[in-house]
Amino acid sequence: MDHKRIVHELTQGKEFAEQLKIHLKNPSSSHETQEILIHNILNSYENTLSLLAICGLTTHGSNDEPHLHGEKGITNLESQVSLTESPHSEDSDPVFQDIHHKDSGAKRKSKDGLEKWKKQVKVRGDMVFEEALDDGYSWRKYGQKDVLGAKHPRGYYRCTYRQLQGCLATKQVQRTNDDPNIFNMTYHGNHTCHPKNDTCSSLPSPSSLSPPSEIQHAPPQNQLLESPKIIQTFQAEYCKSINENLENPLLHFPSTSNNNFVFPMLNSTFDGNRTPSFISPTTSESTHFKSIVAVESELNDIVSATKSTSFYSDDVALPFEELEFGNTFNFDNSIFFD
DNA sequence: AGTATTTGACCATC
DNA sequence: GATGGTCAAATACT
Repeated sequence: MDHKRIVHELTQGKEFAEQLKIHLKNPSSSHETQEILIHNILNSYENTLSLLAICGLTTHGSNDEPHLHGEKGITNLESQVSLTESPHSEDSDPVFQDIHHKDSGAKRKSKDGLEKWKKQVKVRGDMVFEEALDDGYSWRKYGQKDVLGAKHPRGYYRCTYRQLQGCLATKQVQRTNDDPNIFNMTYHGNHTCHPKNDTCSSLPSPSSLSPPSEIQHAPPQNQLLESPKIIQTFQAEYCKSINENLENPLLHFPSTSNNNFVFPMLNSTFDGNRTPSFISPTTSESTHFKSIVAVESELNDIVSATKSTSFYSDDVALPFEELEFGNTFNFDNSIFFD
């Protein structure tokens, strides 16, 4: 029984409720802000119930696996990443199921046998650009190409450990035409790599933020169930931070010194046109810029069932909502470092 | 010097 | 032939 976590979840839920109360009184408050707060409140409930389920106090959830929603817990970035995962990859991931009300179709694979899915990422604010597109894995860019109908070139990335470990995971990053802060990420194949100096070897395999469901280590379907996704996610981030010897782990992973990770948030409504001037469409996707990150949302019906050679349509019109957050985002990561 | 990125060329598919 | 994806040499970065 982990009272600490439960109290933490309830406390966060209360804080979100209080924020929602304030927003409801504010006529200028956006609908999206209110929705995300509601979403976070519900997540707090869900997480609490999941924790209680672990203790056998409830039978929360449709399966026995506790699934922390962790949206707030991970950072808003990860939260929205979750929201952007494509539905078909959610089958084995209960976290995404109730978020998307996803279809219950079987996993789809491309003709080469590798799974493929998309998500949409929005970058904004005051955070390192990489953070927005960071999915917990180490990628190496191997190509860039102008794509027909796209204003911006498409970047091609493969797993850094492709040669060393034969990991075949790749991803494509495509800046959208409408909003240069929005990126369409297309993942192809799951990670099978085990990063060097994996200091988390004692932990369950680091799962990814990117492959939303069956993450990287085979057999994916089984391993996914080994630990709550949020914990897996943090393990992946934690390992990555250590492995990369990040100079400023605060940017990448919550500090362990005070167990509080303060995630700065925009004070004002995001201006979609506020693209940092030093971002060039032709520069590498790994170019840094100061921004806050929010990864947004929904990937619905990105599967093109009519194409036999590809499960996804490249021209996916996704509903996208602007999101706002509070001025600060406090994350207590102590639950992950007990 | 080792590693990562850039970019033109090449190849496969439609 | 057009297009998308990958290769690999050149270049940049640390």
